Amino acid sequence: MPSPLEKARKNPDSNKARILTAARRLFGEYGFQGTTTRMIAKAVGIDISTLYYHWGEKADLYEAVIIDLNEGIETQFKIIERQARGRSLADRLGIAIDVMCDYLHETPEVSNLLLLGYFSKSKNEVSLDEKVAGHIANIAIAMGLATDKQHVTPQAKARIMTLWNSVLNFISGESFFRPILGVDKTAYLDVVKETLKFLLIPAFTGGAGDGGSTTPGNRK
Amino acid sequence: MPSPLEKARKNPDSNKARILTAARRLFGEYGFQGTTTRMIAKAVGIDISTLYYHWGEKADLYEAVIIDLNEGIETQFKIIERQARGRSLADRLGIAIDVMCDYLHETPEVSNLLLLGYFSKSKNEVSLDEKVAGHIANIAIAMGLATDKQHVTPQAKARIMTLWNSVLNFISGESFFRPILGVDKTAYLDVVKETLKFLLIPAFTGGAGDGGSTTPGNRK
DNA sequence: TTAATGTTCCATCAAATGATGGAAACATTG
DNA sequence: CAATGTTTCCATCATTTGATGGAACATTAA
Repeated sequence: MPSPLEKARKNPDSNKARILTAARRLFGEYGFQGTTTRMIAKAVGIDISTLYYHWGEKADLYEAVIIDLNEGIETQFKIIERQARGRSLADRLGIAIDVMCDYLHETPEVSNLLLLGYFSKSKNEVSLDEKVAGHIANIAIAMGLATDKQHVTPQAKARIMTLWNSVLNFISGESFFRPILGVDKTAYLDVVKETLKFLLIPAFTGGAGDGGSTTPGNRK
Repeated sequence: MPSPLEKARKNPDSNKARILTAARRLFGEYGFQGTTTRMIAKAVGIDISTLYYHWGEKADLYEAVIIDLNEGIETQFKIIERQARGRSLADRLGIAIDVMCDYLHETPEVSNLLLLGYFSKSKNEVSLDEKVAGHIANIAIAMGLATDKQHVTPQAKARIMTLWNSVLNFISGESFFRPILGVDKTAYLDVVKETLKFLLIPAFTGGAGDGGSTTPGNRK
């Protein structure tokens, strides 16, 4: 039997699906507390009562958003794994950085929601922990830092976390960081990718890395 | 003439100062929207009206918290600058990581508040941007990546941001990340410091770094 | 003491917010 | 068409939340 989420995705024009999309964007922008059910209903153009009819209470809708979001991330990891297989460590890291940056840059609410989940202690009980732990372990294996998902050292996990969080930070905080960097919108993603590669690849590969010259981009 | 903030700090037992302290902790924990004035008043043990008498509206209190917090950070940067002067780049980075990790670990609400300021678009107008831009430039200079505060390249800024954000992430997300790493509370800070040094020092120094063996800590 | 000033709390308000019941509109099926 | 199930909206509730006025109390200066 299809879950309510799958049903909603099957028909993206249905009100139920449009509520989920709007909720995702607004929760990502203003957080759980900062988003009201009325804001979501207004964004969709429906009565607030319709929202409650479809998704029940606010926390349930939020949970649906988180689950939906995690499935999207897992899809990206599968892409990374497929593309990275058989390549050198430096290449694998580069691929991981490129794919994740591009994906998250297209769907910025994903980064926001993840970071809010990490740092803001809300009272609701949406399980994000196990999922993230799995993601971290997946990257560690894809990067060749571990072979068994059950036996990844804290050091390897922490290193992957740093990479993962850095991507989230830059994507999610673009409106905050980009003016500080003083680059335009198109150059930002390039600077971010270049920076991550410059910082992280030497450490993992033990060499001097590419010196940040692989993605010249269009900085001013 | 002393600012209201200075007055409050002079007498830490006054209700005005105790409100500021509680507000700092609660805003850091639940964010601006997630914290109610009643929560703060209850934490201090006073009537909500007393809070409004001292600090005016909620946004004003929040602003006072942010200003107070930024001054604390600036103090830490002065400490780093003093300790780092004349040392090698690897040493300077190590000192910066150690000092910031220790400071932020003692005052975790600082990291939370900064990150929430970066990522959550609230409607209030508390100026965090210029301050952060200044912090970034300060570290860049202290690390020898730039000599003039006005002329720091986007690349240098981005690299410092990655370091700065990584520290904030690990400190602020401890309750989330530590279970994933599977280390105890005392080992966590060591793993974090070690990871940051392992990842970042090789890139900046162009060498292989210390291999993560400077702070053995007490991992299990 | 008296007046002025500063501080605290009680009672209360208006608006916002999460949530629901019920009627109407719509669609589907026999 | 009639019956049935689904979806939508209007009206409304109870609570929470930011904020204020006024009385009481404390402190200080004249």
